[in-house]
Amino acid sequence: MAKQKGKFPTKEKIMRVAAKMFSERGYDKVTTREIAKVVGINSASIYYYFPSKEDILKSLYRFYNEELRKVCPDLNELLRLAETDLPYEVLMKSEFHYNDKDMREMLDQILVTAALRFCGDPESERFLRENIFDNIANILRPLLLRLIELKKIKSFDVDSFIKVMSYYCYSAAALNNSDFKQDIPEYQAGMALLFSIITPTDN
Amino acid sequence: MAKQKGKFPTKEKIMRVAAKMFSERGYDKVTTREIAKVVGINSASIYYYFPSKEDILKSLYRFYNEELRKVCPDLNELLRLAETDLPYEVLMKSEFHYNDKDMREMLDQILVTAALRFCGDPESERFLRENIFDNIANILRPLLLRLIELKKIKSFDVDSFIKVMSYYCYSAAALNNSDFKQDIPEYQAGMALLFSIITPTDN
DNA sequence: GTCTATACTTAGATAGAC
DNA sequence: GTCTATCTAAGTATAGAC
Repeated sequence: MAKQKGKFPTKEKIMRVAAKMFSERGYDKVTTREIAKVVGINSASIYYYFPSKEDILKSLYRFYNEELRKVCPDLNELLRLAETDLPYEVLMKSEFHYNDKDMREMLDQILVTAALRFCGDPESERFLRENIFDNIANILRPLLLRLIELKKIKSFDVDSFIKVMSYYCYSAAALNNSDFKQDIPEYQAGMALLFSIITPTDN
Repeated sequence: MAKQKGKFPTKEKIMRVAAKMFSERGYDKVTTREIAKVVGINSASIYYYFPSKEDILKSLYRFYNEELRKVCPDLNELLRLAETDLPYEVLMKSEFHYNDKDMREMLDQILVTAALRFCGDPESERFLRENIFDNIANILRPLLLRLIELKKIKSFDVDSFIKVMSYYCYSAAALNNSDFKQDIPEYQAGMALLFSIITPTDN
């Protein structure tokens, strides 16, 4: 606790700075020297906290997983609500909600980092699959199938829907720091269009 | 013409091998030495044909643009067809069609390469914007707006549709060589679902 | 816990012979 | 047009002082 400038202990500072820089320019193009410079320490000091650069990335992925678990909606609860509530209301509740804006920003950066890196890096590929593709499918798929079963919504190609939805979320993450940067209202409009595919039955 | 083994002159061989390797592992992770090895020449020989590694990539982008121009559908023709033909038939004709399978494969690889690289590389970003995002928007947007104007299809959020469609195409390219690899029927099912958002009017 | 100094490796690129 | 040999720069990582 001796020499901490700013809010965070050095290890956490390194992780925060790395997440930001990785998401902006990609893991490969960020050097350990640069991270150290922004943190305000010597580049060698990074290796006191992390055995390797790769390990900074892995730590970020672990951190993301731990935080995400805290805000993941409960599928069984959603399936219960499907019986009584309006379809759209249940679907709204199937999304992930973060309270802390600062935390959300960092988690988004980690997601972007993985999206920029997935090719050829099994670790990043696994991370992305678990945190975008599987997460969406594991919640949305049973929920939509149940809503169809209950005849609350009309039957449609659920698997293609999940795929298109996942790809949309993935792109939004991957393109977030590029020329194609989108603000949230535009993103929401695309989501709304996709959800308009789901049509309630008339009863 | 002296020492050519195989079908292609050395310069074209280099481009073909580079396109394949770049699309599989990303531009940065492929070395000029590896390209040379696969082509069957010494790594220094690459620099007889290209002033730099970066220039191989630029040449691939130029090549893609030239080839794409040849198969780009004519917007005015499509707008004329919109007056008389069924909406779906016109929309089907708005897609790009390649005859040569070999060529299509190479062009896809170039697109994937750009999708893997866009972050932080203005050249790749511009290429992607021109060849996925703008191409889709420039054809599909006026066509859809015209079909709505003609009351052949119901009005809907065309811009969000273009965005979701573009993102879907982009993801399909970017994820093509990963664990998320999809075969064409799955991709087409997603496209069909998206096009189902467009509903013809009843008259 | 942070520093200075430096080792090690990889990859893009060049010079010049053949 | 292709080769051998080599230069140079950059980036990860380590040793050891303070």
